[in-house]
Amino acid sequence: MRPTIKDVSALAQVSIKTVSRVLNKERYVSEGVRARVEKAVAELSFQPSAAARTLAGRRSHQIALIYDNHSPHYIHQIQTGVWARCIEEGVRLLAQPSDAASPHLVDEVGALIDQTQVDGVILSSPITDALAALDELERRGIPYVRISPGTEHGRSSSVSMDDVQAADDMTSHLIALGHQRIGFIVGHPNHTASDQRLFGYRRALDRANIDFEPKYVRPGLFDFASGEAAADILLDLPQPPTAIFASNDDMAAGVLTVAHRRGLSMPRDLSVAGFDDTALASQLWPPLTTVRQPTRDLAYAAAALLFEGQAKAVHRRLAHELVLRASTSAPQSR
Amino acid sequence: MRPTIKDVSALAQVSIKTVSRVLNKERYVSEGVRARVEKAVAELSFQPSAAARTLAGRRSHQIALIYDNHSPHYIHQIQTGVWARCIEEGVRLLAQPSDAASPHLVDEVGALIDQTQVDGVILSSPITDALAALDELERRGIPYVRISPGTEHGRSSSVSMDDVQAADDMTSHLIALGHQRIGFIVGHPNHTASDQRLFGYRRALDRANIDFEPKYVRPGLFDFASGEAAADILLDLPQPPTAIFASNDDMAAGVLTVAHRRGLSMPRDLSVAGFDDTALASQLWPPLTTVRQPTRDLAYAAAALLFEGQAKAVHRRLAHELVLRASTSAPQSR
DNA sequence: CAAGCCTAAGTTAGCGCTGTCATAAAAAAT
DNA sequence: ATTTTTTATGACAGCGCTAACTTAGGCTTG
Repeated sequence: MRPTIKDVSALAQVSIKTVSRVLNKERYVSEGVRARVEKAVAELSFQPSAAARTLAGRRSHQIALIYDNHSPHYIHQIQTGVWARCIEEGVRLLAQPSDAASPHLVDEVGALIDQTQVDGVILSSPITDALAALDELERRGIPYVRISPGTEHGRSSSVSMDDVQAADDMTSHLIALGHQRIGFIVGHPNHTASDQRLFGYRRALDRANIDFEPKYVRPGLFDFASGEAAADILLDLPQPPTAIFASNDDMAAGVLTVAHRRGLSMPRDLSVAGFDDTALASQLWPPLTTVRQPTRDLAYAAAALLFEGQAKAVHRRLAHELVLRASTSAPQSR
Repeated sequence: MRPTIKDVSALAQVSIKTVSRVLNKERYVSEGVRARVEKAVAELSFQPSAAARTLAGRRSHQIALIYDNHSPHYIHQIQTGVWARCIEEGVRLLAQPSDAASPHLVDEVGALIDQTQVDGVILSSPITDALAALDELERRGIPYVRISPGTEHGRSSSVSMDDVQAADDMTSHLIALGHQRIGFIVGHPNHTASDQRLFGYRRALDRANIDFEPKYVRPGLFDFASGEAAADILLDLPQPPTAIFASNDDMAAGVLTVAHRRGLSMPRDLSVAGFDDTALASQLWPPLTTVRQPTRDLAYAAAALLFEGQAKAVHRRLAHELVLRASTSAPQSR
């Protein structure tokens, strides 16, 4: 049989309450007793039952991560970051894939909370902007932190990067290389980061006194196929762009594929830039110039914020980084 | 306050035990009473406390997925597949990243079991072959299913694909195209699939009466960089291979990059084949000929097997599929 | 038609912890 | 020297369920 707190208390010759105190790092335990208890715990390799703790106490030592994202790489980074902070805290992580657009989202969140009694929740984009889900969390008084929320920033603690500035930086980089006709592929309309990146692109053009041409902007869905489709249209223009900036790496991969198919040589005939710096970016040919989004660190910071348990909303902004690789250069011809 | 089983029993005018029976789909509940209870559950939107169920019963309605894999895509597929089956079963999934090589693995597994009382465990490769962890699971009588185990197949239920046959198929495909000098990049030595793929490659060569040349076989680690390194060595040979078969897509991407860098045109100057059919495969240039590993389905089947609760070890083998894309063709020159 | 069996419920203990309250000794404040 | 506060510990109820047992009526069987 697995040992219980009773076995520990018997071995250490203290009451079960004292063992509980040591386990929960409560005050008012003398050094000697603490050492005795810890020794007994180690000797029996005792592990407290999560179920009993949850049932008896007001903490469950579990938090949930709710996400809906199509990029395995992004999710993986998020999970890894949150997980790392949870380990430090001795807290279990429940990963809950969801569908931001589903009408059942609220019910799912409610069921998750009721069943598992999680101590807090981390939401990653675009679930961050499912307002009904936020309402539900607040109704139940569950603390939560959002990663890269798009709306109602004041509503909760959050971590984010500056999408506007990042897109501005990348666009400015292309302009500095000498590009004047710069195509842009917008991200998925569900993600508010999409708007922000578009805005950053426009802001950079504006500052450089380059006219904004709507024909150089195409919609996308953050996936490879939509990148291909957009690239085909952009490259069919009478005056095609000399550079294309896609709002994420997957779409940029689509652009590269279309360009290869047309026999273009990158970056000579076309510069291509992405966003995110996923694993893909460095594995494409040519390796992709992109924006490194500090996804893992954002996730870690989000978990840290959750454990800090600030009463009022706190926002942390992490720095992005331009990653210059071989897919961009000065435009060749006129 | 969230409703408890007591509230439901009061509303439905039955004892709490009867509610419990309905919840757990036990026998000996009349239709009328069952309907009354279900109505009360819906009305209160009652969700049973996982903690209380775990503490009181011998089931926790949770299973764990333990993995250690560097490919986000692979993990994502695995998680998605297992998750899908868990939803159907009304069981929660705990995802536990681990390190197959860590000496603490056994302790981590033990702690996981003791703390959470999971009803079963799914192990994905290469944790499948951490024998100490298997010992620990067996010692505690926790049912487990392995996804693509490499060793001791009789020891537990498992799901897998035929790595040998798949590698044989791909190699045969290259031979059929006319290739005689076929390079091979082995996978990570921790993964037994690596051996099997190598064996399939040799078997196909052997059947075609092509001499096995050790110089055409290079070690790899399943990552992009090791693919690059191996490709550089293979292409520097006096008689370089006309095709390279990498044991996974990431390494194949490395091969493509090296080939691009050397100014080769694929597939004319070099055919490249991968393994896994990750998202990457179709996003590279040229799109990669590869083996589709039914990862998601394997994971789903693994969870299904776990819930079946067979006493003796059952093995399910799922079919792979050759995905022919533009990275392979007949060799150009002699 | 009595003995046994199945069905459909209910009663109660207790799973392994934490929260609350009680208690007592030591330290600090009067 | 006495009161008050702080520190250190224990006793015990109870969190919300399920397991095991109990009860009682209807049905089968020899």
